Amino acid sequence: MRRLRRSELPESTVELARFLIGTILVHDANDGRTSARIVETEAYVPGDASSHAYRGMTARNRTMFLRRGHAYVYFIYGTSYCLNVTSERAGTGAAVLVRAGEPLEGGVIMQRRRACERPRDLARGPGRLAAALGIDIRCDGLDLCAAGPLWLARAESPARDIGESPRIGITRETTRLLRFYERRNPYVSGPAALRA
DNA sequence: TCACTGATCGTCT
DNA sequence: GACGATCAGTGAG
Repeated sequence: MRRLRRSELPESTVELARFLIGTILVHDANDGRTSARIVETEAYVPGDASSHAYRGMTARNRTMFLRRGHAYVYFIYGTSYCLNVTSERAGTGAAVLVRAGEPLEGGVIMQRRRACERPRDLARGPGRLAAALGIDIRCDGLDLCAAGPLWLARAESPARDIGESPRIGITRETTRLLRFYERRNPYVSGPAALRA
Protein backbone atom coordinates (compact mmCIF):
# COMPACT_ATOMS: atom_id res chain seq x y z
CA MET A 1 0.00 0.00 0.00
CA ARG A 2 1.16 3.50 -0.75
CA ARG A 3 0.27 6.52 1.35
CA LEU A 4 -1.71 9.19 -0.42
CA ARG A 5 0.01 12.54 -0.70
CA ARG A 6 -1.93 15.70 0.08
CA SER A 7 -1.41 16.86 -3.49
CA GLU A 8 -3.43 13.86 -4.66
CA LEU A 9 -6.49 14.86 -2.61
CA PRO A 10 -9.00 17.12 -4.40
CA GLU A 11 -9.42 20.42 -2.56
CA SER A 12 -13.15 20.57 -3.30
CA THR A 13 -15.27 18.87 -0.63
CA VAL A 14 -17.60 17.17 -3.11
CA GLU A 15 -14.73 15.97 -5.29
CA LEU A 16 -12.92 14.67 -2.23
CA ALA A 17 -16.04 12.82 -1.07
CA ARG A 18 -16.17 10.99 -4.42
CA PHE A 19 -12.41 10.49 -4.54
CA LEU A 20 -12.35 8.79 -1.14
CA ILE A 21 -14.71 6.02 -2.25
CA GLY A 22 -12.42 3.05 -2.90
CA THR A 23 -9.42 4.42 -1.02
CA ILE A 24 -8.13 2.61 2.07
CA LEU A 25 -8.19 3.93 5.62
CA VAL A 26 -5.45 2.50 7.86
CA HIS A 27 -4.96 2.78 11.63
CA ASP A 28 -1.74 1.50 13.16
CA ALA A 29 -2.70 1.25 16.85
CA ASN A 30 -0.99 -0.34 19.87
CA ASP A 31 -2.90 -3.58 19.42
CA GLY A 32 -2.17 -3.82 15.70
CA ARG A 33 -3.12 -2.59 12.26
CA THR A 34 -6.70 -2.37 11.07
CA SER A 35 -7.76 -1.13 7.66
CA ALA A 36 -10.89 -0.76 5.59
CA ARG A 37 -11.80 0.16 2.02
CA ILE A 38 -14.05 3.24 2.15
CA VAL A 39 -17.41 2.60 0.45
CA GLU A 40 -19.60 5.50 1.66
CA THR A 41 -19.01 9.21 2.39
CA GLU A 42 -20.90 12.46 2.92
CA ALA A 43 -19.79 16.00 2.00
CA TYR A 44 -20.26 18.87 4.49
CA VAL A 45 -19.55 21.81 2.21
CA PRO A 46 -18.85 25.51 2.94
CA GLY A 47 -22.04 27.41 3.86
CA ASP A 48 -23.88 24.16 4.60
CA ALA A 49 -26.53 24.65 7.34
CA SER A 50 -26.11 21.05 8.49
CA SER A 51 -22.34 21.34 8.87
CA HIS A 52 -20.74 21.65 12.30
CA ALA A 53 -18.77 24.58 10.89
CA TYR A 54 -21.88 26.55 9.89
CA ARG A 55 -21.82 28.83 12.94
CA GLY A 56 -18.07 29.32 12.91
CA MET A 57 -15.17 27.87 14.82
CA THR A 58 -15.65 26.50 18.34
CA ALA A 59 -13.52 24.39 20.68
CA ARG A 60 -15.21 21.27 19.35
CA ASN A 61 -14.94 21.85 15.60
CA ARG A 62 -11.63 23.71 15.34
CA THR A 63 -9.82 20.84 13.60
CA MET A 64 -12.44 20.97 10.85
CA PHE A 65 -10.75 24.22 9.78
CA LEU A 66 -7.35 22.60 9.16
CA ARG A 67 -6.26 22.29 5.56
CA ARG A 68 -7.36 19.23 3.64
CA GLY A 69 -6.27 15.75 4.65
CA HIS A 70 -6.61 16.04 8.44
CA ALA A 71 -8.86 14.05 10.78
CA TYR A 72 -11.85 15.78 12.36
CA VAL A 73 -13.25 13.41 15.00
CA TYR A 74 -16.24 14.16 17.22
CA PHE A 75 -18.37 12.35 19.80
CA ILE A 76 -22.10 12.14 19.11
CA TYR A 77 -25.29 10.96 20.87
CA GLY A 78 -23.25 9.98 23.92
CA THR A 79 -22.31 6.75 22.21
CA SER A 80 -20.29 7.10 19.02
CA TYR A 81 -17.31 8.73 17.39
CA CYS A 82 -17.36 9.87 13.77
CA LEU A 83 -14.35 10.42 11.50
CA ASN A 84 -14.14 13.14 8.86
CA VAL A 85 -11.42 14.05 6.39
CA THR A 86 -11.01 17.82 6.21
CA SER A 87 -11.28 19.58 2.85
CA GLU A 88 -10.92 22.96 1.14
CA ARG A 89 -8.31 25.53 2.17
CA ALA A 90 -7.09 26.13 5.72
CA GLY A 91 -9.62 28.18 7.69
CA THR A 92 -12.62 27.24 5.55
CA GLY A 93 -14.35 24.67 7.77
CA ALA A 94 -15.50 21.77 5.57
CA ALA A 95 -15.04 18.01 5.64
CA VAL A 96 -16.06 14.59 4.37
CA LEU A 97 -17.72 12.18 6.82
CA VAL A 98 -16.51 8.60 6.34
CA ARG A 99 -19.74 6.59 6.76
CA ALA A 100 -18.80 2.98 6.01
CA GLY A 101 -16.00 0.66 4.97
CA GLU A 102 -15.24 -2.89 3.93
CA PRO A 103 -12.88 -4.50 6.50
CA LEU A 104 -9.49 -5.51 5.07
CA GLU A 105 -6.73 -6.07 7.66
CA GLY A 106 -7.13 -6.81 11.37
CA GLY A 107 -10.51 -8.52 11.23
CA VAL A 108 -10.01 -10.22 14.59
CA ILE A 109 -9.06 -6.92 16.23
CA MET A 110 -12.14 -5.24 14.79
CA GLN A 111 -14.40 -8.06 15.96
CA ARG A 112 -13.01 -7.68 19.46
CA ARG A 113 -13.43 -3.90 19.52
CA ARG A 114 -16.97 -4.08 18.21
CA ALA A 115 -18.11 -7.29 19.95
CA CYS A 116 -19.49 -8.30 16.57
CA GLU A 117 -19.11 -11.47 14.52
CA ARG A 118 -20.42 -10.56 11.07
CA PRO A 119 -17.75 -8.90 8.91
CA ARG A 120 -20.50 -7.07 7.08
CA ASP A 121 -21.56 -5.12 10.17
CA LEU A 122 -18.08 -4.29 11.50
CA ALA A 123 -17.78 -0.91 9.79
CA ARG A 124 -21.26 -0.38 8.31
CA GLY A 125 -22.11 3.06 9.71
CA PRO A 126 -19.89 5.97 10.85
CA GLY A 127 -19.90 5.09 14.54
CA ARG A 128 -19.24 1.43 13.83
CA LEU A 129 -16.40 2.22 11.43
CA ALA A 130 -14.70 4.45 14.00
CA ALA A 131 -15.10 1.79 16.71
CA ALA A 132 -13.79 -1.00 14.47
CA LEU A 133 -10.69 1.00 13.54
CA GLY A 134 -10.07 2.12 17.13
CA ILE A 135 -10.66 5.78 16.27
CA ASP A 136 -11.65 8.11 19.12
CA ILE A 137 -11.18 11.73 20.15
CA ARG A 138 -7.41 11.19 20.50
CA CYS A 139 -7.27 10.97 16.70
CA ASP A 140 -8.83 14.42 16.32
CA GLY A 141 -6.52 16.70 14.34
CA LEU A 142 -4.13 14.01 13.08
CA ASP A 143 -2.60 14.66 9.67
CA LEU A 144 -3.69 11.77 7.44
CA CYS A 145 -1.02 12.67 4.89
CA ALA A 146 1.91 12.60 7.32
CA ALA A 147 3.95 9.70 8.71
CA GLY A 148 1.44 9.08 11.52
CA PRO A 149 -0.66 6.17 12.80
CA LEU A 150 -3.83 7.09 10.90
CA TRP A 151 -3.50 7.41 7.15
CA LEU A 152 -5.01 6.96 3.71
CA ALA A 153 -3.73 4.55 1.08
CA ARG A 154 -4.30 4.67 -2.66
CA ALA A 155 -7.25 2.67 -3.96
CA GLU A 156 -6.24 -0.82 -5.07
CA SER A 157 -9.66 -1.49 -6.56
CA PRO A 158 -11.16 1.87 -7.54
CA ALA A 159 -14.92 2.29 -7.20
CA ARG A 160 -16.70 1.44 -10.43
CA ASP A 161 -20.17 2.84 -9.96
CA ILE A 162 -20.76 5.68 -7.48
CA GLY A 163 -24.32 6.54 -6.42
CA GLU A 164 -25.59 9.80 -4.85
CA SER A 165 -28.39 10.47 -2.37
CA PRO A 166 -29.43 12.92 0.35
CA ARG A 167 -27.42 12.65 3.54
CA ILE A 168 -28.50 10.47 6.46
CA GLY A 169 -29.50 11.65 9.94
CA ILE A 170 -29.59 15.41 9.32
CA THR A 171 -32.49 17.86 9.68
CA ARG A 172 -31.30 20.73 7.44
CA GLU A 173 -30.39 20.84 3.75
CA THR A 174 -32.03 17.43 3.51
CA THR A 175 -32.54 17.40 -0.26
CA ARG A 176 -28.98 18.03 -1.43
CA LEU A 177 -27.27 15.03 -3.00
CA LEU A 178 -24.13 15.03 -0.88
CA ARG A 179 -23.94 11.37 0.13
CA PHE A 180 -21.80 9.13 -2.10
CA TYR A 181 -21.50 5.36 -2.08
CA GLU A 182 -20.37 2.44 -4.19
CA ARG A 183 -23.54 0.97 -5.70
CA ARG A 184 -24.65 -2.52 -4.70
CA ASN A 185 -21.84 -2.84 -2.17
CA PRO A 186 -23.11 -4.79 0.89
CA TYR A 187 -20.87 -2.83 3.26
CA VAL A 188 -22.75 0.44 2.62
CA SER A 189 -24.96 1.58 5.55
CA GLY A 190 -28.72 2.10 5.60
CA PRO A 191 -31.58 0.09 4.08
CA ALA A 192 -31.23 -1.63 0.71
CA ALA A 193 -32.77 1.29 -1.17
CA LEU A 194 -29.90 3.54 -0.05
CA ARG A 195 -27.33 1.09 -1.34
CA ALA A 196 -28.75 0.43 -4.83
C1' DT B 1 -35.15 -6.73 6.41
C1' DC B 2 -37.27 -2.61 7.99
C1' DA B 3 -39.31 0.78 11.29
C1' DC B 4 -39.33 2.38 15.79
C1' DT B 5 -37.47 3.47 20.40
C1' DG B 6 -34.51 4.30 24.36
C1' DA B 7 -29.77 5.12 25.75
C1' DT B 8 -26.39 8.52 26.78
C1' DC B 9 -23.36 12.76 27.17
C1' DG B 10 -20.68 16.66 25.25
C1' DT B 11 -21.68 21.05 23.27
C1' DC B 12 -23.87 25.22 22.64
C1' DT B 13 -28.11 28.08 23.61
C1' DG C 1 -31.95 22.52 29.12
C1' DA C 2 -32.41 20.83 24.38
C1' DC C 3 -30.44 18.58 20.78
C1' DG C 4 -27.59 15.85 17.88
C1' DA C 5 -23.61 13.81 10.85
C1' DT C 6 -25.80 7.01 15.92
C1' DC C 7 -26.44 2.34 17.62
C1' DA C 8 -28.43 -1.97 19.55
C1' DG C 9 -32.48 -4.22 20.61
C1' DT C 10 -37.15 -5.32 19.66
C1' DG C 11 -41.18 -6.78 17.16
C1' DA C 12 -43.76 -7.27 12.82
C1' DG C 13 -43.97 -8.84 7.97
